[in-house]
Amino acid sequence: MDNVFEALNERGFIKQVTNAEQVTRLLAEKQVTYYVGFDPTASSLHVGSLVPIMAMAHLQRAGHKPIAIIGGGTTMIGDPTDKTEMRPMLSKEQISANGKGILAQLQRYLNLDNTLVNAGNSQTPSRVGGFFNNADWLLSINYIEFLRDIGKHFRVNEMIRAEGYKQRLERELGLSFLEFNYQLLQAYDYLYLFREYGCRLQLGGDDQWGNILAGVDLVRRIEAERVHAVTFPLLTTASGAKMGKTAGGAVWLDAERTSPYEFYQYWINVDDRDVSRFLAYFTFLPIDEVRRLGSLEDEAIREAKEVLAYETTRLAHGKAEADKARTASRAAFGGGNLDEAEMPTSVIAAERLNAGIPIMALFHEVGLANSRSEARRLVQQGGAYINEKQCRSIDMVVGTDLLEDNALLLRAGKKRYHRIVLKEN
RNA sequence: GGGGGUAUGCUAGAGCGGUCAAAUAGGGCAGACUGUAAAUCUGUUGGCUAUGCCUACGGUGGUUCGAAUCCAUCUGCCCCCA
Repeated sequence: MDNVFEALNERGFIKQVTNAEQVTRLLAEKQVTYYVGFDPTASSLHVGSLVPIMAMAHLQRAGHKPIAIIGGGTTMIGDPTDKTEMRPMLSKEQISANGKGILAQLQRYLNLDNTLVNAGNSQTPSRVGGFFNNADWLLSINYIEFLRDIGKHFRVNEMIRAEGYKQRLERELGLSFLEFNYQLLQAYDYLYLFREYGCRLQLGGDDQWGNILAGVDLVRRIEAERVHAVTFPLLTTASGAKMGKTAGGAVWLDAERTSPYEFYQYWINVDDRDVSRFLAYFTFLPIDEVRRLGSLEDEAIREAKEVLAYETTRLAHGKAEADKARTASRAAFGGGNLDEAEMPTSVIAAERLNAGIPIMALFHEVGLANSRSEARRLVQQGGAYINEKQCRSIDMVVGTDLLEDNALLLRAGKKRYHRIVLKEN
């Protein structure tokens, strides 16, 4: 097997490791079962989850066996290290529905079976991974047993020294007992997966370091076995923003929430300074190619961005969609003809247009403005276009006289398009 | 259980009883400049049938000609004591 750990490190995936040498050796010697936890609060993952996903994919390609966990059980508690957002309580049904959506997305990157897989031994050659909801084993836990078997291995002194808890204790926020237990449950996950599936490596965001280590310790104490932890650097964009957020909210992997074209555009529009890092993280291009593209400067960097956008879109949505998105993007910004098929389109009844629609209403209706007032501002400030002609009059009424090929092309600002076609009846 | 504090727009955070749709910063949007980048500059940023009207400053009820601003009460959060 290749030296995956080295490869991951070279691509920037590694922030902390329990023991780099041992992990390198472990991954070189035999097939390793490893796991990553995902948050089941939404039915789709967003680009922020792409770091762990790509890391998992690299490992699987190198012959190792992934397990993805959704934290249906742990979500019911709420991770105190993520104190910015209150997590909503989700029903079991909701969580498993979300799990299905997440699984479908993971399967684009990983070979995962949704039933498990070679229970209990990592010796089998199968590389097919597993996908579980930790609620399956956490919900049935008996409190007294848990305290006695698991709880006794945790020293409160140590726990409150951990950064995540420490901050909460020092700040005014306080920490509920419920949250204080989060770490135990996550540690128990690791123990469970070690016992059942021989899992020996857990990966996660760097904010999870403490929680993952708790699991490593627990396995050592109870099973007297050495298992490992690897964390990824927390990704922010060069401008300091959280990865994957745009004006419209998160960039989702689900094509329903974020169209392949928007997805593609997200990557095209990344900050110059992020390009080479992102190529290493989010594509499978050989590292030499990543370096070559990353070294491009000024205008030439657009080539690198195009590769980044194309590759990421291809991974998330497939080649056909990526091709379409690239064509559409080139057309929209390269001066060529716009590809109508790629644009958000709505249908409008012919008689409505005959009667005339106020421009503000039109922009609002198709979603290029969130309200009529916003549409009004857009027009007043010169950001509204119909068929590439700027419209600055808020009194303008759009009628059939503006039709071109029986359609209207609306544009808001530089990048947002919407096409309207007429429906005769 | 006792005492104290706080609650404002997307976020942070000002706000004398009238001139408050609410300072300021960040964010967002639009324009200029560009490379579909960054930085910079400018405008804008509750809604609407729009020189006016409606809805908003945790909930409810008061005082007042008039309340985001005062009082009561409820709720949430925080701090101190137990």
